[in-house]
Parts: sequence; C-alpha cells; structure tokens
Amino acid sequence: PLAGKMALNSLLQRQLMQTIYTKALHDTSPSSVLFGPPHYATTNSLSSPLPPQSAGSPEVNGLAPSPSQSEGAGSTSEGEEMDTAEIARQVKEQLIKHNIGQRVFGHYVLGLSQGSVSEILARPKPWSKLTIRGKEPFHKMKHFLSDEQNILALRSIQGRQRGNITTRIRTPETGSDEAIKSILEQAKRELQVQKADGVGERQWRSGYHRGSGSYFQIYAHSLRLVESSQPPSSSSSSDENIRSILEQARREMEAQQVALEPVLKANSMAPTDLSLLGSPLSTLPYTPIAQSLKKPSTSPLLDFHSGVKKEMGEVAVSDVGVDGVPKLGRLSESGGGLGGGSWREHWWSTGLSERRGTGQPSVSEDAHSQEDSKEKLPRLGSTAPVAPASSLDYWKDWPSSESPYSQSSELSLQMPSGSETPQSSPLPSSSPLLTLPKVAKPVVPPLTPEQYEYYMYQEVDTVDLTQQVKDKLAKNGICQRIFGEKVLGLSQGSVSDMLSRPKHWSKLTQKGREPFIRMQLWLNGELGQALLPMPGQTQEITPKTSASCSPAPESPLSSAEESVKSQQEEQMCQASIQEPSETSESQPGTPLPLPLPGHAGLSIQEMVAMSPELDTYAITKKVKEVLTDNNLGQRLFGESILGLTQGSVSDLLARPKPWHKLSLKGREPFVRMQLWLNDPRNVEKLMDMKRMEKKAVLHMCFPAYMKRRHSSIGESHSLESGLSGSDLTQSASPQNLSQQQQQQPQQQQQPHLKKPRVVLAPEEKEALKRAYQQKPYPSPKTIEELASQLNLKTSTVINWFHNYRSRIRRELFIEEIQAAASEGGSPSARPGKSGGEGDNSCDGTESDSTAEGRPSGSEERKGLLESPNRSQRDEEGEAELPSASGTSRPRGGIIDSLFGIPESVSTATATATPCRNPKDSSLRKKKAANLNNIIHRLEKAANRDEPHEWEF
DNA sequence: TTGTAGTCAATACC
DNA sequence: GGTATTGACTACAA
Repeated sequence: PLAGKMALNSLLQRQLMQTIYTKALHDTSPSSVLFGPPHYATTNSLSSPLPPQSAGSPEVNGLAPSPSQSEGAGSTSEGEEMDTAEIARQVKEQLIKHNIGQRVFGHYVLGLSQGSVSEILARPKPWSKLTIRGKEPFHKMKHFLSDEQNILALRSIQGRQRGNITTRIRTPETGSDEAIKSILEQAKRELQVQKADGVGERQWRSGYHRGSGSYFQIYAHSLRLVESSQPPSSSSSSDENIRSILEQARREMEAQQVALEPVLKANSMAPTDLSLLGSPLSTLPYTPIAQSLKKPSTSPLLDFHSGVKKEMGEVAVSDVGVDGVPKLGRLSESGGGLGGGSWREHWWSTGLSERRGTGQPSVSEDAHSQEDSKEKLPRLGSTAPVAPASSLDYWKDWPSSESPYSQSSELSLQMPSGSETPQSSPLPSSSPLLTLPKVAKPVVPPLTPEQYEYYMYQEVDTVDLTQQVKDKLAKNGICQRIFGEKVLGLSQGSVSDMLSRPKHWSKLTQKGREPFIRMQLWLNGELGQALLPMPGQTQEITPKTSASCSPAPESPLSSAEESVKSQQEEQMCQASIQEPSETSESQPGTPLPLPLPGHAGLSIQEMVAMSPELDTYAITKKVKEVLTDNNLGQRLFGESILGLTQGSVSDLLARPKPWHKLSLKGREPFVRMQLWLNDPRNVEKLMDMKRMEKKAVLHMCFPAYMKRRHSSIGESHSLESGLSGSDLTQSASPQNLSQQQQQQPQQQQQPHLKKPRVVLAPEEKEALKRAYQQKPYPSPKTIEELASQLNLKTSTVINWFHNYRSRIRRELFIEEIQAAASEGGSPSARPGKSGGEGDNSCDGTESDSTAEGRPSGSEERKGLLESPNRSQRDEEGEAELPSASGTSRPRGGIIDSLFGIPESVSTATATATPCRNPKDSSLRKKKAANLNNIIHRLEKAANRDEPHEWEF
C-alpha cells in the first residue's frame, strides 16, 4: 500500500538529503565534520549508546557554560552513573523556565513523544535500573543541559513554531516531504535568529539526536552548510544561499515528479473517462473523491494520489500561496507580534511553496476531471480571497481558512486595534523555495499581541468554553486532530484531554491559556471561522455560502452565527438534497446544486457535513426497493455509487444506523444514496453501467481481473465480477487500460501469499459468546486465557470481541428505532410505511432476517442473546472455560438479575413491534445489550477489571 | 493503550 | 450470481 507515495516521498527525501549532503561536502567547518552527512550521522547517533560529546565535540562543553548546567549533568562521562532524578529535575526546570514544552523537547532532543518525556521527567528510573536504551534519553538530556545554547535554540524553535509542532511530530520518521520542509524552514528561520542573536552555528553542534527524528541535527547541518558558504552578516546572500540549495532540491524533485506525471495523469483522468462509458457524472459514480477511504490494494497508484490528497490542507496552503501571491501581497506588511516579525515573514515564505511548474493540472481545467484535481487544486487556487483563477466559481467565495491569509484578513477586521499586524503579515515576495507534492501543514499563527493582552487576563470559564467547542466540533463533524492542528497547533491527544478535563483558568499558565484563547477566538469566528470536513479528512473551510448571508464576521456572536449558519446550511442541504439536479451550476449565493462529485459544487463530504438529518431507514428501504425492482446488484451499486464493497452495502442496507449515531464518514453513504435516489435517471444510468460492464470487449480488457476475482472459476465471468469499486469507476475506459494491464502482473503475483481467513468453529464461537456474556470487555488476561483455551490467536479473540460488541450494538440500535417507530416514532422508520416493505420491515431492512432468518445467523446470536434461562444454562456450561468460570462465579447472580431487569422493558417494546415474533431476537438483543451496557458502565465507573468487586 | 466506527474482502449462504 | 456474514484492519477518540 501507499507504495507510490512512499516511493516518492522517499525519493524526494533522498534527493534533498543528497543535495544537502553534496553541499556539505564542501563545507569544511569542524561542525560539519562533527556531524557528517546528516543521514548517516543520525544513524550513528542512534545506534551508539555514546553520548554525543564523546563523538567529538569538545567545543560543546567548551562553550560558554550554561547557567543551568549542573555538576552532575555536565560532568558525567560516558559509562558513568548518572543521577537521573537530578537530570530530570534540571530538565524540567529549564523547560519551565524557557517555556519549552515536553512535546518539543521530546521531539527535538530526545526523539520521544511527549508522553514518554513526561514519564521520564516525572518518574526517572534509577540509573541502575535502566537498560542501555533507557539510558539514552538521559545522555541526551545531560548533553542538552550542558550547553545553554541548546536550550536557547530549543526555546527558539518552541517560540517560533508553537502551533506547528504537531506537524513535526506527526511527520513520519522515515522522512516525508513535510519533514524535509520543516527542516528547511527551520534552517532558514534559524539563520535569522542567529543573525539577530549573534548566536553562532556552534549552538547547533550539540544537536544530538536519535537518527530517526533528527531534524534538529539535520537542521543544524543544513544551517551550517548554508552559513559556511557565505558571510553570516549577509542576510540577503544567506537567503540566496538557502534558496539556491532549495531550488536545486526543487528542481530535482520536479524531475522526479515529471517522471511520475503519467501516473498522476492517468489517475486524474479516470473520472472523466467514466463519462465516456456512458455513465455521466450525474449518476453519482463513486469517484476518487473518497479514495482516501479506499484501500490501496486496488491501485497503489491511486492511493498515492489520494495520499497526496489527504494532505490537502497542506496543499491548500501551498496553492493559495501560489495563486494567492498577489493577493497576499496586498495584505498589510506590518509585522511584529508575539514572536517577532521577521521570522514570521520567513515562516510564510518558506512555508509556502508553489505548485506551478510541478506539472499539476490547472485549476481551471474541466470540472469533470473533478475529484482528484477538484480537491487539490480548485479549492486551493480559488480559495484565495481575490481573483479566483478557477472555473469552479463556487470556490472563489469560500474564503478558506485553509489560507492563513484569509484568516488573517478576517481577523484583522475584528481586532480592536492594530489588528492587522502580525496575522496580516504579508507574503514575502521571495520566490517559492521548494516544490513538493505536499506542503507542511498550515501553522497556527501566534496570537496577536492584541489578542494576547485582551484575552490573557480575562477570566474564562474553561468548562463552558470547552463545552461550546465540543458542541461545535461535533456539530460540524470536525475531528480533534484537525482542530488541534489547525486551530490550537496541538495534538489530538492534547485536544482530547483539554476538552474533557479543562483546567480552571486560574490554574493555567499563560501558555496554558493560549489554547483556550484560541478556542474562544475560534468560537467567535475570529480564527479561521469554521472547520468543516473536507474530502479525505476534515479540514477547515470558511463556509462563505453561509457567510454570505450570515452576520458579518465582525459580529462574531458565536451563538447567533451558529444558528444562522446552521439554518442556512440546513436550507442549502435540504434544497440540494431534495432537488434532483445534475446540471445546475454552482453559483455562490444561490441554493447549492446537487453536490455531484465532479461538478463544481460541494464535495460529498461537505454535503455530508451540512446535511440535515436523514432517515437512514427510509433511504435504505428505498434503495433496496429500487435495486430489487431494477435487478441491480449490491456490488454494482456499492462500487459505483457508494464506493463500498458489496459486503458493506449489504450490511448497510440491512442494518442502517440511525443518523445521529453515524459519524460523518458513516453518513456519507446515506447522503450518496439519497442523492442517487433524487434523480430517477440515475437508476437508468446505473443500469447502463451494468450493461456496459457486461460487454465482452471490456471483459476482454480485464482478463487478469477475472482471474483475480474468480481464479477458481476462470475467465468466463462477466466484467462485473472482475472490477472492484475504483476499478470500475476509474478504469473502465480505454485510457486506463494500459494502466490496468500494467498492474495485473503485480496483482497476480501476490494472491497466494495472503493468509487464509480465520474461520471460527461453531464451538469456538459458542465459547466466545459465553465468555462475552460473562465479560463483554475481557481483560487482556482473560483474552489470553480464552485464546489459549480455544487455541486461537489473541488478536483473533480481541477482534472477535470488538466485532461482536460492535454488531450487537448496532442491532440494538435497529431494535430501538423500530420499537420507537412502531410506537409512533419516525414515520419513515415505521414498518409498512411505504409500499412493498411489509416484508422488508421485518426482514430486509431490519436485522431480524440476518439474525434469525438464516440458520447461521440465528445460531450465531442465540448463544449470546438468550433468555435468562438460557443464559443461566450457558453459565453452567461455562465452567469449561477457566477464564470465564473464574470471573463468572461472583457475577453469575448479578448477570441473571440484570437479565431480568431489561426483560420486561424489552418485552414490551419488542411485542409492540409489528410483524415481529414476540420471541424473536429483539428481546434477547435488548437484554444482552442492556446487560453489556450496564456492565461496561459499571466497569468504567468502578475503573476496575474485576466485576466481582462491584457493589450493588 | 484501549475502545469504537467504518470497512474490506473472503467465504458462506440462498 | 446475488446477498449475508464475519475476521481483520485502519482511523480516531479518550
């Protein structure tokens, strides 16, 4: 998987490293010798337990001694015992003193995660208890402490890049282009710092790192080589120098990209090609828009593409930077701000790269080439506030917050005074330095001085604030990771922690308050406005469509804004979803068109994000009806319309979750279905596709697929058996044939290597179900025992429990909805509502058919979903499982009693459901689910593993 | 690290 | 040949 992407990244990095290395060869400074080629030096430092100073950097300790340098930390030599507690203490002291976060420290100095740093600092193990590897961080810390320049340097990084740390941390250690970019950015920025601070390159000499994460070191190296090649006093030539290096790297990368061009092209053409098959876009074919969701197996090349797309946020900035250069230039040049003005200028200048010249298609290309290009380019190019260059007019009015510039300009409008300062920093006129397929994520600009002063000392109700944030995130389907990165420059974990356990304002340091201030600004609409999900992943965008009608950004009353926005979104979605349309052109300010992928409208993800609540049951019911009536298969429908496999479609249609239980991603298929249903012509188109599929000529074009999918049957099957989802939508065209065929050999080489699917024997399942009854959330120990008893892999047992819990839950949802519907709930969910589903309500759409309608299904669930009596029997039989019996005894009575509780309730609801057998699985499911719920909640509440300790 | 949601895809079933 | 089931996997959240 991701082979293409990985290969490219790897290639790019190698190119860059080579470039830097080549330059370094001409750098004869001692430091360069010290560090050697970045790549290898880091490897050495990794593999060697020796502290860096032993690698030959006497200058390090010879530098001005750090005030923080301790006796113990500074004087310990290799192999000598260290006072780990003291080192940790000193490090903590320095981190606090310089306001350096553990994350940054861990990343740049130790090559460890924040969590690990916290562990090490809070609970340093005695030296004697540490393994070689465990000692490594202490060596590094000691070294870090040995020279204050290290600390200052790190502080510099922290101070300047606060908000971008996540990017670095998330950067794969293998070295992505993001990482490269980060390094280069740092190098450039640091040059400024050095000039300003008069700090020589020696400060970086001590950048001792683990190789895999050694940006610090590489940075130092690139920095040094840059410096060594020109007078440090010459700012401009310094820039020139860096630029020259980067330009070279860029050229080389471009060359690589050109080499890959055909591949990219082939992929981007696919959607368009589909229309050649007589399947216009209006059929809502599943297109690469969701490629990020697709497995790479169908096409690594495509996946590469989607991988790039996944980084759209970054690309966005890049493109805006390019297309928006003139626009950005108009922004105020007043610099200054929290972290100083000059660096930010370079931040942006180096943080932005152009796409032009990379061979990427223009934004204004045929909208039908959509998805891929639409996601990456149109949005980007046209997001800039001025002069959208795209034919996708719609986007021009989306002052994307992907662009820090548009954020800035909005922000500047809102700030009381001097608000145009830091955030509206101009895009430097310097030419783009580096072109990469992906670009570093947009950073979160520091708070402006005005913001800082204005908010920092006003008490904030952090609980209320975080609640509002949570609500808004949930409402817009924004994930914590994106929010953290784009709004706060925090990791998902930090966001989660902060939102769930906000500290009291008075307990927060200034630094700790910053995220909360950002949250407030975000709620106010002062930071990038809204984050809305975007293709591939959630991203922020400023919904200009609603903004155009909503209060001006100057009046950021969050609630008002929310409500207005919400209303409008709903209206838009209603309109778009209810209005069958395939031709309407996107016009800003007008009701949104049917968001057909490939058209200039909203992407499906955006539609999902803005969609009003849909009746998933009604939709699936209707879809099943239509498919049945027209003899269309789940596979074709799923693969071409939903982008899902047949199995998923089956599952989806049989057990749709209620809308409110669905994640954003989970809602997408329903929105797609609804959109598909809106236009009856879509059915015909799908039928056309079906016919097309069967054409012999196409069949002949994909013999390998036939083999692959039906290796045991031969090649006599129809095409529809031989195309997977993206294959179908993307490759069913002559243009792609060669590509397909090229992939065939590879794909055919592997099948036998696949490990066989595990099939649990009925006894094993029964045993697992009994264990589940006893303990739906078994401890690792129990799992081990179960696996051992059943002679299964631990992972199999774990997976089984995961799956079983998940599936039980889902069935419960169905039951509940059904019960509610039968008692006067949603009419659409009421059985028998629309024609032809008298049976469906009790089978197709609902879970019963799968649960009981089949021998396997009923057997599958009986063991678990039993009546109290049966449950008791099961428990008796459970003695055969030591693990289960061990825990079941103390709980046996409890379980029974718990089984009894929901019984009456569920009986009532179950019997109230029409066309349902009173003795059907509903009752048992409810019981089981109820029980599981209760148990789990109790376990959670008690925070214990052993339920027998519960007190009732 | 653990739990959940969403899927895939092999394969069982009709 | 279509549909249902289900073990496994990935991403995300806590």
